[in-house]
Amino acid sequence: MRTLDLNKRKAILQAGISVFADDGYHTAKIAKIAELAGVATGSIYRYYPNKEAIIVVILEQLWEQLADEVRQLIHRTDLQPVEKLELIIDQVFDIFTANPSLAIIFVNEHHQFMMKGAGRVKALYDAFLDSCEQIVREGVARHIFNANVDIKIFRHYIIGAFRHLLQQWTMDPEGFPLNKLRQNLKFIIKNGIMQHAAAHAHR
Amino acid sequence: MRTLDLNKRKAILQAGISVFADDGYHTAKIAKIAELAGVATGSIYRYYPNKEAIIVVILEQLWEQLADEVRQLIHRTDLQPVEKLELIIDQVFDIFTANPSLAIIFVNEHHQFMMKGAGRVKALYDAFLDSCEQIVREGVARHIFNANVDIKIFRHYIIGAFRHLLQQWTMDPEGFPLNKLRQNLKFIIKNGIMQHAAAHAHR
DNA sequence: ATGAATAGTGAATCATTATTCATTATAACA
DNA sequence: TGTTATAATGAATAATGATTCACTATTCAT
Repeated sequence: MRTLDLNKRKAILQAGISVFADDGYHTAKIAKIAELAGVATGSIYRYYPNKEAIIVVILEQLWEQLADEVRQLIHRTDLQPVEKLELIIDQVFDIFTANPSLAIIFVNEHHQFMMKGAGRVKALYDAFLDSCEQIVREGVARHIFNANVDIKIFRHYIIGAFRHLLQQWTMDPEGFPLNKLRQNLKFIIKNGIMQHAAAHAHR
Repeated sequence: MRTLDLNKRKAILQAGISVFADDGYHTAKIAKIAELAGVATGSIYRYYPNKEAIIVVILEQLWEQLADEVRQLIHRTDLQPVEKLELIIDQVFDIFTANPSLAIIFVNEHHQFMMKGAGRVKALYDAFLDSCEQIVREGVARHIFNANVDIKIFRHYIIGAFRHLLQQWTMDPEGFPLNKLRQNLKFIIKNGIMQHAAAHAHR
């Protein structure tokens, strides 16, 4: 009895990441993914039930990994909330720096599949955000973060800003070097949420 | 000699906004837009050369209007940069509050058509952003805004955060009431960019 | 070494929809 | 009021591309 080739499954996924990033989910062709993966068109369907399943697995893996990493940060007592926040930013930047195609897919396709409730995409994404939120909550409780900001709004604010900056980066990597983005993001976030004298002056 | 009916052209555009927002550009059907506009499928093509042209006009109108409004703000001397920034936020929120479908289209579709250089979408969008940037620049020059933040990055940061918050609102209008969003956005932006003592302490 | 059992194939199928076009209806003008 | 140019129509077309499936190749247990 033959068995399905795990490497081939991975090759298809990798090809999917590349093609979806280059062409966008809707215009991406299964035939192209198959070619890039070095398999026949029909073989794709041995490993994934359909086109959507491929991108869903891609997104699930992304958020699963990030959610895990952040979860490990939460309970560390050797780090301040600010440091934890910075580490999260670093981890996210690291993943996308290592795999720019993944960044493009996140920016362009993630939302629609989360919306339609495909697979565990939303659940894993929420787990990631919830963990981040918990860290912010800790900072507020300890009077390190400004309590005037609605946490639910703040978490989306950060993600949105991050997603858009990433989008700019994918469009113009020279003009928006990831490292500069990373530093600026940290700076803006901190000075937007840190407790400081002036914050009170401006209602 | 008969002439093309301007109202019909507008009805098609309005139907387009509604259908593109509900179904997304790719899955939106011309037949559905026609039905909603109260014309025959083929009639669409009397007014627009193809499907893409419809959404392009939608996006062009949006940015043209906003760019105009912001341009008028720039040179007003009776307003502080902070006030100008707040007015821009108000104007944008006003447009999207009045037309939620437009907000959804901006959030989900704008990027891809800007990317492919469709029509004047990118030019008008850039004009809008450039005007915003000019106001920020004024604030920095007058030492009201923090100079540590890269303006190019900041402008995308704001737009991204805004876009994402809007996305949350379209998904859950109760949980993210636009007015709360508006106030929080103003607060976070100001305390992230305003010149204040604590900002220097954090590198 | 043999033969199930399943992997792998890619051409053919099938469904989907944007667009066209032959035809009819109507508004504007003489 | 008749003529005509063009608007309006919607069924037919044409293109596209995901998915299927009849067939071949390969693996592995015996």
